[in-house]
Amino acid sequence: MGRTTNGRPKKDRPTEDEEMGFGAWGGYMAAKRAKLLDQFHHAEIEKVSDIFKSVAIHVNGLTKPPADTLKNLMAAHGGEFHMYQVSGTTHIIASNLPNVKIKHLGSVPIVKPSWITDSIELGKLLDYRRYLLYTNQSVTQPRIDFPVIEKASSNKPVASSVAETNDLSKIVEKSLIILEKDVKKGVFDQIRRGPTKTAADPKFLEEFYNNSRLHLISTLGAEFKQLIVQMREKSDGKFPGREDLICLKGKTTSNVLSGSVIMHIDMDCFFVSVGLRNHPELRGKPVAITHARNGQLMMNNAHRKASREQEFEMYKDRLPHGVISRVDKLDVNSSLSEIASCSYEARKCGVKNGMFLGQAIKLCPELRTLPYDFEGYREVSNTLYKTIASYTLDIEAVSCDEVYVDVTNILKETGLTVDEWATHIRNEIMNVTRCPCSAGFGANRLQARLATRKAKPSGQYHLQADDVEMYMSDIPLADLPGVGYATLAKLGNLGLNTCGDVQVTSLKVLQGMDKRPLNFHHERKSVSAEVNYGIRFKTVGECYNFLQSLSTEVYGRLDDIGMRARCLTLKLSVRAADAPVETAKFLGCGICDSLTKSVSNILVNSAEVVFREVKILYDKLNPPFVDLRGVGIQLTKLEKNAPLNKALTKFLNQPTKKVETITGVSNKPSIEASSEKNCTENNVKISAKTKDVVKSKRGRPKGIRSSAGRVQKNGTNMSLNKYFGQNKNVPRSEKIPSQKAAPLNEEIDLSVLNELPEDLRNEIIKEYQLEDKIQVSVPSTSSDVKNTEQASKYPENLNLKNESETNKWIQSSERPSEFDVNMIAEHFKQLAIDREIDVLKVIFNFLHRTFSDLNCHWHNAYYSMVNVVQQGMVMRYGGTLMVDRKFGCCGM
DNA sequence: ATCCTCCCCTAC
DNA sequence: TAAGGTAGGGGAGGAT
Repeated sequence: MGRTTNGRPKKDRPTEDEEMGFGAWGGYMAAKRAKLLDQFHHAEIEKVSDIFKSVAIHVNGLTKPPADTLKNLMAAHGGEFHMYQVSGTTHIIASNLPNVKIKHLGSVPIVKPSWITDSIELGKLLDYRRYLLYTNQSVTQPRIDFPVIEKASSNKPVASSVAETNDLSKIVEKSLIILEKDVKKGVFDQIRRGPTKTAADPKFLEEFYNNSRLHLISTLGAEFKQLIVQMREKSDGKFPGREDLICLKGKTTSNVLSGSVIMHIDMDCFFVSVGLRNHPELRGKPVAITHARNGQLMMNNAHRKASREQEFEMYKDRLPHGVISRVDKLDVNSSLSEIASCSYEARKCGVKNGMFLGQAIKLCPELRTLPYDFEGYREVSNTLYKTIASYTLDIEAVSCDEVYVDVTNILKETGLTVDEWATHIRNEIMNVTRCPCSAGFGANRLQARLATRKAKPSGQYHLQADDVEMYMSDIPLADLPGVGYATLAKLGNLGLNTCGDVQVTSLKVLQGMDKRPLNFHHERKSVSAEVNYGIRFKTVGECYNFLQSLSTEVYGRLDDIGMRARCLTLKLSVRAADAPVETAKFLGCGICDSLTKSVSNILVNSAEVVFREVKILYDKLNPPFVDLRGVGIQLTKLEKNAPLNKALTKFLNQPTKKVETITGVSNKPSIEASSEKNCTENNVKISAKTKDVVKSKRGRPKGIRSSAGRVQKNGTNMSLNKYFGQNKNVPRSEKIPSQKAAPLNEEIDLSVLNELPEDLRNEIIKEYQLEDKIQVSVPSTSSDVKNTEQASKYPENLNLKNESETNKWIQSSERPSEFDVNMIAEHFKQLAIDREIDVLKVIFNFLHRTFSDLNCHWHNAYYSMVNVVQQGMVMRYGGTLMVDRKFGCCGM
């Protein structure tokens, strides 16, 4: 990926300000075609023209000629080839695109490949509109759909592509027909839609994420953390790189290591290094990666100027004391495009990552800018991780360009010294990525990290145990992880600047005694999506639409990692009262106040739930939507999704009963639960407020269902866990025995159903189509002697009730006695102790479905039974099962 | 004491 | 013009 097959850099970006002197190639054109054919089979693709100077294509799906050929053609004729569709992509090339794909492509024109070949044939750029691949572009709700890397197709001789169409009159004729059709359908309108998008535009999220460096950094980091976990899971314990190294070096006497050696690898000014791969002429020069090309703009609008100045002033006021403002050296015409990464030459002038381009240009007038290369960052990161993983999987992924590696075993096995190893791995990384990196070594991650600081750029350093204290004392506090600008300002105000200054006070951290081992197993604790750019709503409708898109986005991410959430937080950024309406930065968020509101004890297991809760929270916060500048949704209290099981899923996804969440129950079934009355039992307020007449699907008595059992607390629900005081100090993730439950894709043991009364069992089996799941174990209850006396020997007899006995209880028109309630409750409790979690859900659902009807004589008894079953679950799992308002029950 | 909610801060 | 995301740690302060 990222290179042509002949090893040449994948791009020659002929953008306006790069002055590559393409004009010199201008006159070659068609005469070079014969030569061109050969080029694809040889080492170098020579540029023969710049027909496609301002064109950047992305090939979607199979084309004729194939993507690979088109890529080479673009390289040869001065165009760009994008593996992904990005904002800079000017045309999508496709031969045959089903409608379902079209809707994801946005307003970029979709053009046939013959446009490329014909243009080359004729030696000039033809009007692409004649080559539009026409389709009815349906207007559908957008979703984030990151393009997938296309697999490079086989190397096909280019002859076929050039020969594809060469009859000019035919081309023109055909094109005119297409053109006419396109005009009729108003396709041009779509193509020409303005490039600027605010969050009111349904395509906004996709475009924003495709161009956001911070989003990329974040998602890449998370991806690599997950990748390490996966690789460790399926590892065969073999490391080809390490083995090669042993062969290479030969068995030497293993060096004696005292304790472990941690390596920290950090790519040098990552984005710049990736960019420089295709711009060797800029090596050694001050370079920065930004969206903007120019540091100074022409700001003609007086009002806008005034707004800018006002915001700059406010910005300075809001910073903590002692912090130098980022807008300090800016004038009203300065670009506020942020520098994602800058070269060491630029840093010498004082340019820093995150600085606005306007300010950077003032510090360093010769600063050259390069555009982002998001595919390149992915590619290099992948290669970096792949390279290290060939030696060890004791890797803690920090981010796309930074890793900690426990190299103790590598050094032991290979007998290499730290320095030899460092040289080897750095050379290899340089060779495969063409990007330099630095490596630091130490006894723990802090030491390794601080050693890297000395190693940079493009070097290596081993911080020896004896030198640690000396070394640390000179380290500026700013270099310590966790010390940012706010902390630094506070420390600075106290006159503390280096570790030496504070070594007396906080010996442990500052002497580098970081005892934490590397964390190879990363477990997510939250999932969020946040946008603080481009948020401008003119109507509430636009706002709600965006909240919905964001809900879908964030739920998609949750679903992707196979989790669900119990807590949701909505974060809104609202224009500060005295901040100008027009932000200094184009579509930026300006100076904002932040509002947060969260809800707990919900089950987030669909995008609809997210949006529903988001709406509720939004309405509670009720901000003026025109002043909204940022929106974020965060999901926390994550749990693993229950293992997929078709039968069980179906069972649990039963049609919604209008029963509100039951998250708390009384210890005693003494509530005379009228549907309107609120009762207090054991200091827990139990409300029965929602009522809804439900027609029982199973032919059970129709009745009013209530929300009795919900524990009210400040308007939110309190969980059973809290009520019962369980779950103390035990991480939630440790309590979920999801692996112990039914294994993935295997049928669950539903034999518990056999223990239910026959009529109910049959109904459940029928309703949930469990016929083929249940026949396995039929209990021999039929021959059981009905023995009421034995049954009455509670609690000795906790064994299965025989059917007719259970039937009698349920069908009895009389109020069940406390004795009976206790009996059946203990019965289920024992099941709870004996069974796996997914079976418990079935039990719970059964109880709920059967007994929660208000006019069921067992209604009150139900709560008692649920309570006892809960106790069983606590005994078995240390947690309880929640009953959700949508599903019967939903896990621990 | 310990939890929860609403922040703030930091890292990449 | 410009693409100011995201995960995790932790603290203040109120509720229990």
